[in-house]
Amino acid sequence: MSGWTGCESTAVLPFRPMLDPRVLADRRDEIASNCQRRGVTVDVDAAVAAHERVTVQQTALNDQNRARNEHQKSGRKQLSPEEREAHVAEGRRLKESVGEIEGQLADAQAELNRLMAAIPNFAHPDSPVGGEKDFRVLRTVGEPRRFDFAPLDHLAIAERLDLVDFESGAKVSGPKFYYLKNEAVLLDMALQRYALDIVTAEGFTPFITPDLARRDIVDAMAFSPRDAATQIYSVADSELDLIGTAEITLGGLYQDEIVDESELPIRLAGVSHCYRTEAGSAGRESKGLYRVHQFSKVEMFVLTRPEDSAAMHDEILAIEEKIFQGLEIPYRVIDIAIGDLGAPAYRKFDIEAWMPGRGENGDYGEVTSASNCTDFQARRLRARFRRAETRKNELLHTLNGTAVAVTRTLIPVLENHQDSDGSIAIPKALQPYMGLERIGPR
RNA sequence: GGAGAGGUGGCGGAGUCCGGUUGAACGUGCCUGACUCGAAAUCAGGUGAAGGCGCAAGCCUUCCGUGGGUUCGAAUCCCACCCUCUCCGCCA
Repeated sequence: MSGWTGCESTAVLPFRPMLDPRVLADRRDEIASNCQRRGVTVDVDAAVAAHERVTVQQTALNDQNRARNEHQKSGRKQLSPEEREAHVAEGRRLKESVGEIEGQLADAQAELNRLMAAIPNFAHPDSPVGGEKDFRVLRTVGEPRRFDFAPLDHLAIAERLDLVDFESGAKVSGPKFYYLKNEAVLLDMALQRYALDIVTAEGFTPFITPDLARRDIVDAMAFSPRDAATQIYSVADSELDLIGTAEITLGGLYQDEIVDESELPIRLAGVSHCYRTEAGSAGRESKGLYRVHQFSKVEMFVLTRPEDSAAMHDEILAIEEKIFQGLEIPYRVIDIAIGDLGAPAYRKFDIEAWMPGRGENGDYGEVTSASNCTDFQARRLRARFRRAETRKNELLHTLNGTAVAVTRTLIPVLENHQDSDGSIAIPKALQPYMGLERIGPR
């Protein structure tokens, strides 16, 4: 069903760098050390050199075009046959010369494009240095519950209450697919409605977005590298990908748009299905609902002025915490280390919920993620705003955060609220959406 | 899926048959100034984006759905593609 669709055309790509090429030379050392700390190998000097070549060719092309325009203007008046002939010959010469420079410019741009595509965003100075295990715990909220019986993990709970069918998921669609059944269906929808009501109250405009998006939009959002380790399913014989998150389709809304400063910040909430190949994660927490190929999610996406994005990042995180507090689930907030940031993220905070069935004696597991991507995605999207004071257009900052990722959230809900008789107490905040106070026992 | 119409600046809308002083008439919206105690109305001027050079003022280039082609020169001619709208059919 997935598979590449032969889109590796060699035509000149749209020039959409992730960083402003004009800062390449100025911040050369900073970029190089940032790449190094992120564990990305990039030839910054080659990129600087390529940018210089682009500039030189661009200037040459401008000059040549001007000469050509002047020549054309002079050809508008009446000319004798001999004059006309000479004029046409000179025009031909100029035309050839322009074509030659255009070719060189295209080559230089392709080279610059190629080199810049590998350069990730800058990182926040406070982000911990290191990799996946080097996160910093910002705070821990709520006490993990002490059970007076042996708690089950969500797999056992789901089986006992007949809530999830993994075997049929594997039979019909493959490993890491699943069917939700019975009250799990209600729980899925209740979680979405619950999260949606909270974010709507916080000023987010709700959307149900397409689940597929054009490849160029997916690339602009830089959701994952488009290589062998891609997280993205592509639809054969089309230019479409299945989205990994509504962040992609919500961001795409603003491609090539210039919004008025007075409209900012723009808060969007997208409900969508999310599809992930989970390439390279075989055997990693592969049991149950933690890592699956498809799930439903309510995602927050915000566009701000550059000076407002840091505060907005905190705001998004606070909403995520509010959602988990309402679900009565203990959690901790972590500041992701630089080496574990995706290419577009400048800084990332995750909420890890307490999952009693995880590991030997329970453990925290990621349930949400909030990223400030600064102008990285906006530059590729060409998403800008007009600043009232200067009347100039500037790149927006984009942020995204999980309101609720259903399957990941189902785990702590089931595991934390189980009782000794095998039933599940529905958190008060969720009851109005469920129409139930309890699942089971049975 | 069949038939037709069309894609031009913030918006509306000329120009395309007969290629050249058209970055683009005209209207409208918006900004500035004049008038006014203010406002409206009226008058005058201004008002797109991207990129290059420059300390700056500024100068220059590119862009009329997208990509090619013809030509000394294309919004205007040719080819392909994309999208939108209307009608018919089909369908959750």
